Amino acid sequence: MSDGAAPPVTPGRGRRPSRATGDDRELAILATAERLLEERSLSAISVDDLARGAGISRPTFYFYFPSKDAVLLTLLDRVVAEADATMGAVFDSPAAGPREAWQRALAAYYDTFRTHRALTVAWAEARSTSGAVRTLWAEVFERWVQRCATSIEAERARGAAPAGPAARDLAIALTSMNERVIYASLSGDGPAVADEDVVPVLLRVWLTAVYGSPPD
Amino acid sequence: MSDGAAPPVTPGRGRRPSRATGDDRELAILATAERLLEERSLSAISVDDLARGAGISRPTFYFYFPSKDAVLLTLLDRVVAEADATMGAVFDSPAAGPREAWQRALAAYYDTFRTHRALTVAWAEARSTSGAVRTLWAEVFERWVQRCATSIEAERARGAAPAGPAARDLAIALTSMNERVIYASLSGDGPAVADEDVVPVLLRVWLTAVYGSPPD
DNA sequence: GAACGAGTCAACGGGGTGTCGAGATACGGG
DNA sequence: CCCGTATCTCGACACCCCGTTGACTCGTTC
Repeated sequence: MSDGAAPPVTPGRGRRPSRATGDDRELAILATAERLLEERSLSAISVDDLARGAGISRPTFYFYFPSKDAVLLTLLDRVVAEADATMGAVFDSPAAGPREAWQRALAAYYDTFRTHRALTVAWAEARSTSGAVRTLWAEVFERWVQRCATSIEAERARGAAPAGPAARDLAIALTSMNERVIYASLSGDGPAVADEDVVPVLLRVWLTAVYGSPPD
Repeated sequence: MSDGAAPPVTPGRGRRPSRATGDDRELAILATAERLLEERSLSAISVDDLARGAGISRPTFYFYFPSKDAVLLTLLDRVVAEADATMGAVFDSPAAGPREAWQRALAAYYDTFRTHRALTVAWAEARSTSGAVRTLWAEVFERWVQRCATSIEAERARGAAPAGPAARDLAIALTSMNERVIYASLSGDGPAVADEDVVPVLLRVWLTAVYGSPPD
């Protein structure tokens, strides 16, 4: 249990592996971050808070992570991996019809982020301060957009959906809506759609946008 | 030209009026903020930068504004006033048909924020750090949502639009999409819809969401 | 038991915020 | 003309946070 197996957590994101008791400390930092994020925003959490929460001093924190953002990034890697896995499973599994397919995809997307509420909110917040966080978000967004654009094009090709704006642009607009609506619902800031109405409303807009013809 | 007339700029937002040369300093600070925001993000601008840009020392800055956020808030008041005026004009003026009405509203909305690109981007950024900024945003969002929800309900009442999700929820979802798509387009972060395609794509989604029936 | 590497932290330097209190400056009235 | 008052200004301070350095403690290995 000391070494041997490949590191199970956070494969990428360039950080030196640490062995022996170091792993415990690292996990303690991550757990502290996740716990503190439940009660306050990322900007209200200092490196000192994370260090003390993990039972170490501030300089020692820097032995494990290069910055506060890196901790968030490591935490986000897990969520992203989970989201990608869920997304892949949903898109690849057969569905009774397009309506059900989109419905399942939306519900899975929402569920993933809802089960990591604090992290999702912190993600959105850190996007404006950390380039790495912004990049990670852009990657995830791009993957989702491409999947959706492909699906839209497929529906158009088989004559199920009418022509319209470039599939990619449509996918970007609709994915942006998802993101913002979900964030508002999770963060509680400002007007938001009620929790149980999020998926139905998003679904309705997606379906009409993809399959409906505009009036006139 | 010293005093006499009511203060033309920033009527609300609780700040003590100052007369004589003080007005100049205040305006210099605002101008500096607007200028610096064109080149870097708000968090990369220090109070010292604003003070030096306006030709005063840092403590003197605090004589005019209680914080950096307050400067942004004052700047935003102008944009909000402009947006509200434009929005009111668009909604009140008669249109050839619903399509044109929505098209004009969307275009006006987009134009307002595009002509204040730097400020809009800073607004979104500061939303996560300043409660006052967040509140201002929520107010603007809420006004827009209510206008749209009312219009959707009117269309449904006259039989032009089919029944569907609560008009307010639909308005929230679509307005969220507007906001996010516009922000992405203006900030240049991550995948975005090209400048000239923003309004057409948004319009298409709005029209199908409001007037189109879902498949199946 | 010496050498080494992992882990630890007090102390430092640098940058940011917001405040305080002492001075400058302008101006109207005695 | 001079004086009081309100406006304005800033040097210096206290505080918070970040990230680094260099010395120190351990456990392991040869």
